Amino acid sequence: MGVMVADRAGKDALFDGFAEIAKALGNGRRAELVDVLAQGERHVEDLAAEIGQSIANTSFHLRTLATVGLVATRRDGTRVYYRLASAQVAELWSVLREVAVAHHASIDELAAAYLGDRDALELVRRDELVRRIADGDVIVVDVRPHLEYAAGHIAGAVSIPIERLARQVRNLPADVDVVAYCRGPFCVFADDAVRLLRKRGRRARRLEDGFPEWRNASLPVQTAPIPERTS
Amino acid sequence: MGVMVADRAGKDALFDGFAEIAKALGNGRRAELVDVLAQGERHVEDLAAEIGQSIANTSFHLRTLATVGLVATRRDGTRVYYRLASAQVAELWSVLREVAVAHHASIDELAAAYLGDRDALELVRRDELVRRIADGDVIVVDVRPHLEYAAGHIAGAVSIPIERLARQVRNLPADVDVVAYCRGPFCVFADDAVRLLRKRGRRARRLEDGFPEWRNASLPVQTAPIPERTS
DNA sequence: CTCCTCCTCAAGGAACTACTTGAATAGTGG
DNA sequence: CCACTATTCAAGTAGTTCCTTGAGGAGGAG
Repeated sequence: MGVMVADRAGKDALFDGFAEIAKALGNGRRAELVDVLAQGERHVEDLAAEIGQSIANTSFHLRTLATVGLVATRRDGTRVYYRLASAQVAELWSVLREVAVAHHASIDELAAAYLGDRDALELVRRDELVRRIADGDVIVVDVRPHLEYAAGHIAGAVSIPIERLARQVRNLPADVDVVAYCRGPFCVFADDAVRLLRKRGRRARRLEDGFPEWRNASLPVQTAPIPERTS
Repeated sequence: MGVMVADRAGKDALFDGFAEIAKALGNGRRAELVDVLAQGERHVEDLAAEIGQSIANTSFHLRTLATVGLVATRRDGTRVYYRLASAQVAELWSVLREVAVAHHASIDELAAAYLGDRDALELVRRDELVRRIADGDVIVVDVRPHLEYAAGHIAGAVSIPIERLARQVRNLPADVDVVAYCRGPFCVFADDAVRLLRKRGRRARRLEDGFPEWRNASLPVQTAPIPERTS
């Protein structure tokens, strides 16, 4: 110890350790897994379907994430449920995406190709939505799969999974603004919802990001399941 | 567009794009480069020496970082200077380290092996240091290489690069607390400084992290070079 | 212009990564 | 205890990454 020649091997090993975390996120399929897990815990089979990979491969990717501590597991009966190790991991994922949007030239094109033209979708910022919920002049619709809604959602939101939205539009009051949200800024569900609602003549916009960002900002959430609006 | 089957290829491509950013940080040498560049811009030869790699290899790693937009360049005469693309990148690096510390089991050992026993080093938190600087009852010492100090430092800090500290201890007033800082929470300079100062009977502690975190927290910095304390 | 310095690019080999298929394991429910 | 289900492990292959060496630019000084 003390003031001496730099300990190259030790420094390299430490930074290799940091790099392992980045490497774990350095695969598109694992990134998708983290994105889904930010909504709440899921079992392997379910996750495999979500990312469109084989179960064995998905299990392998989950192990990679678990080895560096980004995810944790819990067994329930025959199933193994994976979850993010902490909200900090969701925060890391969020910052990573922001940097990608700000600096990585090709993200714009890729996002445009996947999400379609977003110019018409007018984003609602979190603070604006907080205010409008307080004023009570807006309906907040969670268009994620119902299980994700049940695991946690924006306080006061109703659950209408995107695939049921077309059938349930008529149950929404016609003269109130609708704000749709889903998993995050790069999730298509809310985009699709806004387009559909507008086609039906409703005033609809989407939240700028999704539930994980809302929760990480310490804004009010509900975790007790609320009965889904049925027709 | 609209409510239809998920566009798997498009989604995969987008998330591969995000993963590229992580992949760029997913190498220990590139992580070291980002850590150094968070202090300010540097030219290639200098960076190669800093990370202990060949110039060609360093140039290659820098190109990798530049391709995904994490770093930017500027030419001055025959030299090419690299810098982080923005403060957001330093923020990403910082969050990544925090997650590593919180969740990656082996970081503790690696950090202990590299940094030595830190228990005795009593950390000073940023907010405490802000208060004590305002009270004027502390000397803040920047122990990084002088060029990094010149590129930006905590407002009011004096520059005593670690390799000169032993010779300059006598010039520090004896009855005032000293707080040392350097590049970040995993930089050895400040640790070494505190150990040295204590051996000489001074009251010394280290700042919890380093200059990049101070600047990113929007705390007061100086960028105009201040004459170095000489003996 | 010519030389020099600093940096980047290209080729090549060792080591690693991603995904597939098929076998093994752990825990449950009867 | 047996059969079953969900998950993990193992082996194999195609593709990628890291680092080295040496050649090829770009810009400035003389």
